[in-house]
Amino acid sequence: MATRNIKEVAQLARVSVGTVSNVLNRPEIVAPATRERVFEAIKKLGFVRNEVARHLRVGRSRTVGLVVLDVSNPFFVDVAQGAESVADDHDTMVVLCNSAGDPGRERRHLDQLEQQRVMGILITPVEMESPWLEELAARGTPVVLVDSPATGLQCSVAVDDRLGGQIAGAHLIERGHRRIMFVGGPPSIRQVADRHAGIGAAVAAAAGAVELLTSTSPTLTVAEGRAVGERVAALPAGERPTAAFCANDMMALGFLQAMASHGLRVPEDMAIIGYDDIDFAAAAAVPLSSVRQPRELLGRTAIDLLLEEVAEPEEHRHRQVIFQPDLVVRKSSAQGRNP
Amino acid sequence: MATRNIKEVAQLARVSVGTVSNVLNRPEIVAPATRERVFEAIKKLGFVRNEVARHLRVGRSRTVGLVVLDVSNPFFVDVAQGAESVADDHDTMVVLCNSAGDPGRERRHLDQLEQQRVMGILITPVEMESPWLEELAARGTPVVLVDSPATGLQCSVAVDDRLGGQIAGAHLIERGHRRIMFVGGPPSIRQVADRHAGIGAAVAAAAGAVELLTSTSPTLTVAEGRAVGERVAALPAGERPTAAFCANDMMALGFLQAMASHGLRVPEDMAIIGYDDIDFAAAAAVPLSSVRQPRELLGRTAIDLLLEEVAEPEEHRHRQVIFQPDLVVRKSSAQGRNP
DNA sequence: AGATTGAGTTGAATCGTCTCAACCAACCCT
DNA sequence: AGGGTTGGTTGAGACGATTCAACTCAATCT
Repeated sequence: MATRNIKEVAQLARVSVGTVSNVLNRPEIVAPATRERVFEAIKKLGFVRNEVARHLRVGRSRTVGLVVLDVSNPFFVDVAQGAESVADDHDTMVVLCNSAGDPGRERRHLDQLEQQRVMGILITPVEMESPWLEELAARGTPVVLVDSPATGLQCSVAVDDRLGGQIAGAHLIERGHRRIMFVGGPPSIRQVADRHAGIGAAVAAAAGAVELLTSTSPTLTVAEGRAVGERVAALPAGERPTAAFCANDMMALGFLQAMASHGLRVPEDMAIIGYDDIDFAAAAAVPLSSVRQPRELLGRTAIDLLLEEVAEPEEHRHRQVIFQPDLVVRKSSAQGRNP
Repeated sequence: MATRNIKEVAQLARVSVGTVSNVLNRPEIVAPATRERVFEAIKKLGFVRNEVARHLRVGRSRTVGLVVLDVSNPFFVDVAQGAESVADDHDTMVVLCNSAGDPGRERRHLDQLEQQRVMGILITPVEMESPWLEELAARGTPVVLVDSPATGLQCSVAVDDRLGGQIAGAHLIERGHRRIMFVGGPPSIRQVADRHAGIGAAVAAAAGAVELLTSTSPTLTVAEGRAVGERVAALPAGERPTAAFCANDMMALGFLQAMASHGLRVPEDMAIIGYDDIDFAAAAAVPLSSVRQPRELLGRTAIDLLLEEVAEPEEHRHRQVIFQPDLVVRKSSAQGRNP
């Protein structure tokens, strides 16, 4: 490895290391002729500044970590892209880490990021209560919770999932459905619990006229949605719900697939609503109704908060930003139960 | 920021910094009692080792960069997951960067990664010829090309895209299609060019009996696929192709959507084959036939090659690994044109 | 002439960790 | 008793860039 350092550059350009450093960081204060000589030396040697050493000295990195629950869910990819677009403008790098819903993996990623002394961390935590995260913040790494509730100890951005559930439920009830299923994931995941509570509230508002079934799965994947769908499709028509509200679009897509493979029509035999409104929702077998979240905005806002905290640690006050979801109605729930 | 360093730990534990370092790196050589004292001090102070300083001294990072063409394409996410699973076993971190098909962004990411002195870089380059990449490698950062052709100067892993195109073409021809459209992207992208050449070869083998139309788009997105689909659907039935082979699944999904919204039946009026076989392909409006690539394997192999090069830079010989794609037939191409 | 100013440049100290030769104490062997 | 061995521990350099007080040398002012 032929990595050149600042000293070699200095030698070749016949200046001191201090001057080379100045050329790199404050070119305007060094005499044009000298500056030129240094640039030439840099070019001739193929010198690339060692960001590691720089960072050690300066004490502040230009990298932020983004730890998401599931990279294979396009929702999180969009959040990441939002964050990255802002980071780009502050020549900051976003490193994307995947906890895959596993607290162990999440913990390892956080360890790594803290050891790297990143500028800050954006995270969609696996678990609601996380003393580990608080210690991390206390030790001096700013943390912003993404799509997660406020703890008061950190900044956070989130979307009102309870409201999202409520909207979806109200929509289905209004369409005449009286037997609705919530196709959920582990209730330990806050998003799932809130969306469930939301539709529960909508059902309660119907004063007993509507029945709410609930299924819980270990993961929120397409495969899991399909599995639940298979079971539901196998039920006799009388016991089967007439509508399903899925905890996210991936599950909804799987669920939809199962309906199709059992010859059940959507929305006539089964209405379906998903959550997140990922790009694939509109491209599904039957275009999927879905509760839309402002995905990129979520990411952009999160990193804005982080950058603000880093820039002014003293006067920074932790804030909670909450966005509103809205329902996108497509064919999968277009038709009423009783027209 | 109350970041503790090794010296403070040493003081509290009443040992030298060397001993603390030993506890951290080779615990077995320090006396159990001392070790205990050091661990206690670490815990009490909330000490977290500064990986930046460590790296500066040791000169070798445990991070590899993975620069992909498009994070919003699940294909690349799967490649990344493959790479990460191997990296995990070597406690190495993968940082995922998105060039989004833009040479400028790609270049900036590469600069950043080199400055960070990453252990190596896995990349799906935007452009086929890239002197920049070669200089990078020459300066000492190992590079493995992913899903990209061999240059001889680096290791590479790829899938035979030409063969993939050929298989898809042969399948459609065998099903009786005589007017086929290649729904492609910019021909400057190697994958696109190869897949096009592949289906071209299949058509040529039919000795003039089959006509091949070609559309090119600036990007390979769902939206672009839909746009092309709209145009195609608007054609009079006589001029319209009876089958489409799309450069990737995202385009195929968009194309499929356009067919549906114009009341054209798939596969009766239009057969469709996609490429990559992402998970969403099977969940599409009409389950999508697709040329499958070993996505995770691609990522795993790439990082294996990189780790090998890093472990034994001397005896390492650059290698090109090529995998074979295969066709997954689903409903979107299930029916023959002339049964 | 001597003092003052300002633009450029220098080099030593610093960041936090690792490495390695040197050292120490205790034990064993003859 | 003296020499060798073993198991632990120490502390002084690196690593590569940044910073800043000190310095040089002309040009300008009094």
